[in-house]
Amino acid sequence: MALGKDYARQECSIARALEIVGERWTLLVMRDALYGVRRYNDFLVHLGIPRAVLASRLQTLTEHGLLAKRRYQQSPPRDEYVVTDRGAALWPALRALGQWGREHFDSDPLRYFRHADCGTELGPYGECPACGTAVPLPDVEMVPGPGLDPDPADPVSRALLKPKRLLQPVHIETEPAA
Amino acid sequence: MALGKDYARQECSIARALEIVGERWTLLVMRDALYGVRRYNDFLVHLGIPRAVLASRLQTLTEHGLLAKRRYQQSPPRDEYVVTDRGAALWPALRALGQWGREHFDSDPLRYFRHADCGTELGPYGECPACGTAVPLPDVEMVPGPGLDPDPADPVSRALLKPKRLLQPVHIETEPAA
DNA sequence: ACTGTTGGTTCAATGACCGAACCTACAGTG
DNA sequence: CACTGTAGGTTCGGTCATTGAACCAACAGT
Repeated sequence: MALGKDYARQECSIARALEIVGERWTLLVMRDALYGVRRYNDFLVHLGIPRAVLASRLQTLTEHGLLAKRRYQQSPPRDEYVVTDRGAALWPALRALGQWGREHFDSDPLRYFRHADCGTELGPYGECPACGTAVPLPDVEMVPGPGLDPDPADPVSRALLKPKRLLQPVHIETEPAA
Repeated sequence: MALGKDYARQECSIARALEIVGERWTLLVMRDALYGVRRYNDFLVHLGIPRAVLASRLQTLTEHGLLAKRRYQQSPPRDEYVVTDRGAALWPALRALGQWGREHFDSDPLRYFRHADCGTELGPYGECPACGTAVPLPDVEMVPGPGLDPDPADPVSRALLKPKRLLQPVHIETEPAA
């Protein structure tokens, strides 16, 4: 791996975590998975990642138990990748990273995250300021912000323009011929 | 860069963040900097990173404003790298990542983080459960946990065995001849 | 028979990473 | 002065991950 998996000698949980998710693309794959992307092809068009790299990342994420492969149709055999509890536990880290990137490098917010039950925007730690509790992932609603391209090219990005809950599978509309 | 800096087309603050800190070693350099490591040589021996890579990472981190180069002695000219506010703002993300790595892949905790004012161990978001507030970095005390090697080879790891506050420069003891 | 979809594998070229060696500027010692 | 040591790099050849394009396989639909 380009990142090199092994941070030998590092006695540190951060290094341990980076050995799993520190390679190029890996965290973006997990982000997409948390957003509800599940299929090889959807990851592919949304990320613009080389096919071989995607296949490799999905495999190692599955091996380490962040994703699980699940057959969603028998013939032809097709599998989708769903987020496990371990994978979902990565959300606070991803959120914190996104928060940092947005505060320091983006002018306009790209996405908002709200507590679906009460509509309140999540606080800095991903908690609900109104309810005062941690919000479970399926109750986090993601809504597009002003910085987002309103008419993206790929269908996955278009599907993600609609407000939706995390982990809820994205629904790709089949192209209308007209 | 091996990780490749550019996640082109990605409309996402996470991708933006990863363009800055997503390359191999970069987050570990920032972790060390937050722990109080400031000098080229200390990063070098503590991380076991190739010299050229370290020089490159320090430069780009400085360019992006996460670290600042500061002359600490005039002759011979020597610079150290200190964490800026922008760099310090990365702490929640690093902490969340470490938390995840520890919960899912480490048996014994390697380090504890406490609120120095009251001694309470930090909560899952890095807040102080007792005081109910966010803890500023200089008030976070880092103490070694049971999983840590009690007699590491390099002097920086040895210096980090003592409880210390974040951002507080590590003090490297000069080798006693005997 | 032909075309399209999904989920990959294979391959050559590129480029990042690695480790070792080298370099510069200075301080201290004899 | 010559010699040694320290701090902070740069240079270089070899290796390994990433990239993008091409190819493959299984099946569905027409």
